[in-house]
Amino acid sequence: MKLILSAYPPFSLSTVIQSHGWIQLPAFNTDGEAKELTFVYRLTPGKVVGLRIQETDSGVSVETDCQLSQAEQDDIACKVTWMLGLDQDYSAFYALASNEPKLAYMQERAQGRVLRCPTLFEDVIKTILTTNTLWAHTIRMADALVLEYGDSLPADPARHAFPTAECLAATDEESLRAKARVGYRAPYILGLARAVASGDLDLEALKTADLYTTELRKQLMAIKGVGGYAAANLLMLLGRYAYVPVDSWAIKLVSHEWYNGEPVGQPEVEKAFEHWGEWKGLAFWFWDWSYHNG
DNA sequence: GGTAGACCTGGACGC
DNA sequence: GCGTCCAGGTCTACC
Repeated sequence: MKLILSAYPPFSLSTVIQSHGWIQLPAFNTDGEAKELTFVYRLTPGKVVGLRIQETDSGVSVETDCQLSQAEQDDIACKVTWMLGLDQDYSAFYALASNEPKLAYMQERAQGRVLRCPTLFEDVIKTILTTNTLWAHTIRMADALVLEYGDSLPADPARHAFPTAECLAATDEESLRAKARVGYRAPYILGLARAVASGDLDLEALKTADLYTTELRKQLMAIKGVGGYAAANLLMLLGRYAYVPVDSWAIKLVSHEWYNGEPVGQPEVEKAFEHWGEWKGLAFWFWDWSYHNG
């Protein structure tokens, strides 16, 4: 079965795929040239499907490995639109960026969109897995979480969907520590899963909430395990760019870009992008850094 | 509001 | 093989 979805121009699937490290985490996958995005998705009633997304002249095509009802097709169309930001318009930012040599190429490359997970729950869990650890460990924890708790794809049981809040809520801290090796993050993950599964916390509503960014940030930071960096990262995914996700890598980049590699801190990173106002996060994310490796 | 120390894991390194 | 050090954000307690 194949769905066709249109995208607000300019759009490039490979640019979205390569927008950040999420593509290296399950249940995402891509080919060597980042021309195709595949992932395993669990539909609300519990059916697990494999999806293959490719670029078309006006957007993307979504192929599934089984037949779907109209409601299931609508669900997938909605989720893929969200994940790839198909309806996002960056023309206002492109107009500003055209005057900055370090960002001037963005429109030509169709940059701006960042790859998102189907649910904000999944994005929050993965963001928590990026904190206070090395990227290789983030991948390992995410792999283990999906392998241990995610529903497998019937057509290829080795592949799994990201675990639901209900599934994670049914486990315990000891199991999370032992099976997924998430360490002290176990109570954070469990607490979040239980809050979402019980209905006490409606994370999906935050995707479209009519809130000031400061209030949205406050709500995200009320989640245990989500601090300043994690909240800024999640706000980026929610299309709010007023904060820069300052981690050790951001500090290193800014240090080499403007301070000759001398030690700097969070204030220097924020100062460097202050004049971008509501677009700070986007300017930071797609800046053409002179420093590229560690 | 600012700061110190604890929280965990696993890779790197020295012995 | 073993022990030690280190990197990586957030939380809590304390001032």
